[in-house]
Amino acid sequence: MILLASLTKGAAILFVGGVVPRLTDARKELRRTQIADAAVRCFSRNGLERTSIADISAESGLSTGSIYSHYRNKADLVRAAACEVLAKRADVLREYAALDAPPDPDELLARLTAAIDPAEARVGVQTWGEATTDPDIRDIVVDTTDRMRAMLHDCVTAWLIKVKHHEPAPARERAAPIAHRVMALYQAELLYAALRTPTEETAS
Amino acid sequence: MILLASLTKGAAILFVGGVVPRLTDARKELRRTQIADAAVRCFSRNGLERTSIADISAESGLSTGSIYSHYRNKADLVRAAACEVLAKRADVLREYAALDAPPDPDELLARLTAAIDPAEARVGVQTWGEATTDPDIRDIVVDTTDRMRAMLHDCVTAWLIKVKHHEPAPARERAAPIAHRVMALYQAELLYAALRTPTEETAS
DNA sequence: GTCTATACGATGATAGAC
DNA sequence: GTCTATCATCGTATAGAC
Repeated sequence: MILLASLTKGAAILFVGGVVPRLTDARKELRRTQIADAAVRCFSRNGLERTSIADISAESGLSTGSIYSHYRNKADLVRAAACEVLAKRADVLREYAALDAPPDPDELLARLTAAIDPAEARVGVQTWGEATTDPDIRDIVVDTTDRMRAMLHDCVTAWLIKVKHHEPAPARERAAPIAHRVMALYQAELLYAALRTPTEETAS
Repeated sequence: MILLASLTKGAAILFVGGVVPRLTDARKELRRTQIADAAVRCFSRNGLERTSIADISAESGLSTGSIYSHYRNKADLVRAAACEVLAKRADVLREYAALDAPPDPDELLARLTAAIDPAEARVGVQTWGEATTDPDIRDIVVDTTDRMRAMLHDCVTAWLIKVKHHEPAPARERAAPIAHRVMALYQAELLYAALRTPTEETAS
């Protein structure tokens, strides 16, 4: 780790004025996710707006100045956190979509529901609320939702073809409304998970 | 209207030190809803937290001092607004539940979806987000959701009995999962409506 | 890059006249 | 009950040392 860090610095010096200093970028990205992760934990406890930069500073162990050297402003950080949470949920789905023995829709929904992390569900729902007024967040949410629905579509289509022995063309067509419903039911489960779970008290 | 107002004041004077001055209470409640309505419009545009008391003051035409004489603080006002919006959505449902020709679940969902007001949907979704961290709001959301699900349960039960000619006892049992699904799909539609609709730009 | 200290603005809430 | 004017607090963002 320490060796890697020193190598990184060396590489950065070597590449000054040259092409992309990859390793330095990778480390910078690592810091960014470290901050974003801390932000997500704060958001999960106190919500998007009730979390101050000072809170994230305390949670991440970094100073406010350091945070602002990685993110332009708070909105930028909120966007990054929203991306992270939503993308993580999409990844869970991608896993099932690539399965060679596709589960039926009910089973698919059950697995997705079982994989919900309450803390991330809270931030996800907070993101929905923010999306109603912030165009940037809105785009992130809509895009992620569309991508997830598309993956569900692929998953259901594969199930129709491989298990129910439909022809590919009609299978894709019939899969669309089913994917829409599974997505809707999943979102509802996400909401329930976010509300059901006891939100641990903040130390304010 | 003016006559009613003067009558109200007279009644209040007559009942000073006596029993409940009903009409005065009614007028006070009217002011409260007037403020709450203005708050809902502001929330719909700018969100729960980005709306200042000054915004609500401008929207309602009342001063900040006047607002604080009707609501203890902003959190109290947010609670009132949340109650109002959620209750209004429940009322739409109650209407269909009382119908003597109960619609089938798909039709029920379609009607509920068609009755969605985008502005209120936005505040509703914002309420969900707030509910993830604010226990008071959480209770309001959960209670309202439970009541709505119960009404859906009644509605579906009535449909099973009157249209599908089930016996009452098994009908109630079979209606439960159906009501759960309709509720979930409705909430998803509410989310879509809140995100789909272009949020008009604020005048900040 | 990271820290401490701070400036500046915004906002929730109150005081006191009418 | 309603207004205007004001206070005090909090939080974002920056400056400058190391």
